[in-house]
Amino acid sequence: MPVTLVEVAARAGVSPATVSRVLNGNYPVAESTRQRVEKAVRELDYVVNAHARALLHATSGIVGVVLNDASDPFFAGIARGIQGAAAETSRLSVICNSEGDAEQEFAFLDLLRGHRADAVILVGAAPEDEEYRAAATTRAKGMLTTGTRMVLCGRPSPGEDAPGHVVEIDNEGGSAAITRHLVELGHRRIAYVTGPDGRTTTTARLAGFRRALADFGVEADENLVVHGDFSRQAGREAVERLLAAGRDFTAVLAANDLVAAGAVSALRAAGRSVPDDVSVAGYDNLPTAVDVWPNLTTVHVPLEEIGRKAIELAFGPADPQTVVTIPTAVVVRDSTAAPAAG
Amino acid sequence: MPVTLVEVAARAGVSPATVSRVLNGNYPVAESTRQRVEKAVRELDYVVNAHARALLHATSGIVGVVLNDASDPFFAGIARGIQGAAAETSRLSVICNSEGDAEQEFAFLDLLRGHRADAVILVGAAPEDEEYRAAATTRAKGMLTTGTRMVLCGRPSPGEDAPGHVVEIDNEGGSAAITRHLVELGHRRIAYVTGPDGRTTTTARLAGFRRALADFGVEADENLVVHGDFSRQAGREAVERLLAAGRDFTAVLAANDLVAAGAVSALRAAGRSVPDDVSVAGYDNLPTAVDVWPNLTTVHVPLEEIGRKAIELAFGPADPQTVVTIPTAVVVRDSTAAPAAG
DNA sequence: CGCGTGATAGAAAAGCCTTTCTACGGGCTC
DNA sequence: GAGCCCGTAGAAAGGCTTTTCTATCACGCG
Repeated sequence: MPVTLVEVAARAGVSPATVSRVLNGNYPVAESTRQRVEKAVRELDYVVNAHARALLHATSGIVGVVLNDASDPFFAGIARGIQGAAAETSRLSVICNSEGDAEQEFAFLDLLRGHRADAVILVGAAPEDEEYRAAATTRAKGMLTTGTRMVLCGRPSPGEDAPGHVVEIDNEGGSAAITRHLVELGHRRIAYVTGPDGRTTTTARLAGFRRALADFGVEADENLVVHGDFSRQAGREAVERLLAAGRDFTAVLAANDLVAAGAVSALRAAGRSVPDDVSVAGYDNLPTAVDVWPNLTTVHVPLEEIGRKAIELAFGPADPQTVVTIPTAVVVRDSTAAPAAG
Repeated sequence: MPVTLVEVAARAGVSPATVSRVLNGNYPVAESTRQRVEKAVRELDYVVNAHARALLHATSGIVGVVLNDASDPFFAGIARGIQGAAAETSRLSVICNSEGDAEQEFAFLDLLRGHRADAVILVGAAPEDEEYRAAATTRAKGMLTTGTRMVLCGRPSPGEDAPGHVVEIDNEGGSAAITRHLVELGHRRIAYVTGPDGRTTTTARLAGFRRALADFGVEADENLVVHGDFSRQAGREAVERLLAAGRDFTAVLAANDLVAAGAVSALRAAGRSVPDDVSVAGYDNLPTAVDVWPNLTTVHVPLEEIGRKAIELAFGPADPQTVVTIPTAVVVRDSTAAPAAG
């Protein structure tokens, strides 16, 4: 049913080869012939079959982006950067939601490999267990044999032997910096609401928090570390639990801005004023950070830039195994202040 | 370089046909043969070439989603629904950001057609000019000849003659309902901050606003209608302009929740309390609506459900031209109240 | 004992485009 | 006027998998 190149050729009264050459413009074709062919293409509303083309070229013009959840603004920001940069190399980006499930992630990886994706970009924190590491390394090697470039974005390389470039976010540094900000304001009892357990990002951010406290000689109270995930809901519940347990704290540091937003609403519901009674700080500087009142002090992460960088690494000169670390910066807004006296 | 089916066949000591049959499981193969083949597949880490397969089937297992901006929570929500539902039919969703540019949108459409996408889902408001309508109709017809199903989501059909299903959002009804809510609270001077000009969604929501006012016999003051786009920035600036011009209003109705969030922050910056001095209402019930303080009164739009519905229409029994209208519902929260006396 | 039958496997064609190789005219040079 | 080269176009192969059609083998039955 779909129109083929052969039909176009017949209509234009030329050979298939000529039509192909007009379409690709990589071979001289007489002006009059060209026009006849172009007319036939228009009249039949013909588009080349990308599969037949890819079959010859072993390339598809597709960039796969595998992430946890495209509706999460963190991923959305990075994906946006990737799409923009990929489009500039006239490639089509495919976004795949793995829902944080390793099984699904691998399924997508195989699917993309089957489609001979030019590159696959894995975005976001990875599970930390050994089994996942091994499986990921195998997959990464497989990608190479299909000529698919791999870039890891916001997660460390699964291992020395795994091929692929890496765009890392300075999570530990940023987390340490914002902790420092709180300590310098005078906070000593700081609650920390983590991201999901066993994820690289969670671990790094928590480590930065602990390191900064240690640097100042502040003792970390493990009762003030509450585990959650990267959602508003988690932020709300974590703070509710802290309050219910009667914990004493003057600041809450959240795994990201969504969690911070949840924390703010829980504090408000409990009649605590932010930042007068309790300071709250987030991470990522998501658009939401300025919707929350008071506007969130947070750590800026240049999401789109990270995405662009990933594409740059994927299609740039192929030095094997480049690792780029994206710096972060504390953004002070209205949700943090010196603790109330006493 | 990539492993082919023929190589797998050679290694397993069988014919290519047999390998294909093991892989697809659609033809009896002796158990011992199957095992040999599976071993070879594992050892060579083989994945079928999706292009060669698609070349035969004239189908690709891909669903194209074309939208303005995947990082906008409105689109993200719908895309999420689409992805989930598409995955259940084991199809891969491709998200394409058109950035609201018709040129790019058409480029993606052609690209997807070239890839023999099983379906293409166009999400979000469309330009209202005749030229666009005509071009869109042509494209839609072309899709049919390639066997690609078309679904329009959150936009009306470009015309009677254009094929494809439609999932419409009851924008006018929702807008009228929330306007009614404000009028019933006692508001008479209501400012309206629109979405981008010349877009179907903008027009419909504005029409609902006007209709509801007319129903109550409230005269609409055109000075209170300010044009913007669907961003926080637009909401902020619109309200700043209204205030600077010394306009008198007791409520602001925004084209969506992001705009409403911007409006709230502009009002707060100007020392007006929400909802005591001015009520604010949004649209879409985005996650952000409950981050804003006070939590936004808004119109709930079931985004994921819309996405799922789109897939259902695309791959369900192919009645031509189904139109489904998704109802909306007012959600009253804390950003609206009766106007101050006097 | 020959042949039909069922189970399994192979051969070959098809699907659509690109690209190399070949062919054909015509103008130019000597 | 003969031989060449250039510009242009066609023929045909190649790329990878699926699927139809055919072949083989073992077995059982008449």
